[in-house]
Amino acid sequence: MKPARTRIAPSPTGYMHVGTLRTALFSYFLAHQTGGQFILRIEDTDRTRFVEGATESLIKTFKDLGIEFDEGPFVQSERLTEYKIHADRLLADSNAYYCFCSRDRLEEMRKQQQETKQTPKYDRACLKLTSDEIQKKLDSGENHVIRMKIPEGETIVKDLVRGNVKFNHSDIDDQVIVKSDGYPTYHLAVVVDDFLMNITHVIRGEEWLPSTPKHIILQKMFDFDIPQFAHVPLLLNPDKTKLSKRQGDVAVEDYLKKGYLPQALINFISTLGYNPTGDREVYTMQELIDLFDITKVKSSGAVMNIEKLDWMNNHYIKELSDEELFVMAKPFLSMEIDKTIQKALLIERERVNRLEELEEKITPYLKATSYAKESLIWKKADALDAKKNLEGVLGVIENLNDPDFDKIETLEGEVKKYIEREGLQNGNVLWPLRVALSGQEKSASPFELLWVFGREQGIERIKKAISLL
RNA sequence: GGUCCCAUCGUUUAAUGGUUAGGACGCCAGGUUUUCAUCCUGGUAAUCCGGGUUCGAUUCCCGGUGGGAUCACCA
Repeated sequence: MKPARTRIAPSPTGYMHVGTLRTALFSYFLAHQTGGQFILRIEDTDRTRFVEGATESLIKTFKDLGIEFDEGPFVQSERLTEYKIHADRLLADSNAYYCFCSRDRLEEMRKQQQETKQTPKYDRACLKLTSDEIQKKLDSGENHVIRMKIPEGETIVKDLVRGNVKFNHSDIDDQVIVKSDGYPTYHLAVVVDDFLMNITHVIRGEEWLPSTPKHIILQKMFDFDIPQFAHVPLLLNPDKTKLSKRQGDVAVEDYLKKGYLPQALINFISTLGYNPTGDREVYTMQELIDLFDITKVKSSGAVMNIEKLDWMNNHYIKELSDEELFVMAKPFLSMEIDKTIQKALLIERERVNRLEELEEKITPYLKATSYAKESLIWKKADALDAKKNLEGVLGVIENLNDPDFDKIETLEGEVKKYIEREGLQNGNVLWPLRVALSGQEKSASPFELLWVFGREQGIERIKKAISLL
């Protein structure tokens, strides 16, 4: 396969939409699979929506996700001359024309068209202007835009995920390509840039499908090569409407902030509406790249199933190496990660779906929290029994040496040996022991807790429980 | 309203002109376990509707219905 040059071209809104991540991922997979390049382009031609620092935060998020781009960022607002040259060429070839219509007139026209149930479309009033009239208006500095002149005919969009889609030019509006502030609209900028940057594959959200014929018409006017298009389906809310902030997080940064791991996010987001093999859920980045096939992307929208993301994130948290876990967990913890906390993390990783849950899980390990004495008592026993068993097991633990605390199995073995020797029930001993150590009704096993605390603190907590009884 | 896109369990996906329509998440039940989580086993649940083509349609075609996108000097 020929090397593909792909791009991700977000508008700088201050955060990365998960849909943006998905098209970025698909583009990245394709570029890497074919030995091509993945390019970042910032589409900031709408100055009214400019957000300070947005580009930097976008780049940081890509970095946090471990996604590198080969070129860029290219910034459209810094490339205005390119667009002007190309707009002038269109004008010279009569493929575009000046329009001096006021916004009021356009709005009024649109309103009328809607009332008569017509498709809102520019009526080409300014196309009737003579060149003298146009020059006069330009000389007097009248506000104007440039519109592309849609020729007659039809355009077939060859889409990698949807097949051929036909559009009749009579349904297409004479799109504004240069705004009155001199900035190009998306339609001109994207066509010019994709050409200048030798983009071979345009992968974007399906909301762009209706404007793709405009882009193809422009490419033909310029005699540019037409890239391959792939319009991927939208990500949806649980109620199947277009994913929106109102119904959950749409920003990748929000997911990162909650402690979803980059690899989980990448795996989950890229296999929404797409599955490389059909019989697996978990893929490494390398597998996603090697197996990628854009034509396998489904053409229907996909609902974000957060529960599945949670499951997948839990899977990846458990897969982290010890060191990776400590590093990843650090931003989510308010305390220093000392040896005890490290051990606690290794135990509690099993019980969290997101790293942000760690702090709460770890808290009981820090200091002996207060608890009701009743919670020490197993449902099948009484206070006396609990006290007796705690004293017994305390004896066992006091007889152990520090090295015995290195392995959970050793601790479990010793305690279980004691239970068997005394002819006791697991529950009678282990329940009080566990609560004595954790202070909680639900927690990790007493052996794990003993391992985390070590000899001294373990004994201390057990003694405290005994005194409570 | 015009144009366009889409339609398999609740969700996400797989498969095929002939299958008991498969997997995953969730949910339910059982097992392991002192508890929680994990883990293991089992279960629940789907081809939108109507025609056509065909020996046979979930699959191909047409229509309907439903959902979605778009119709800006936003991207």
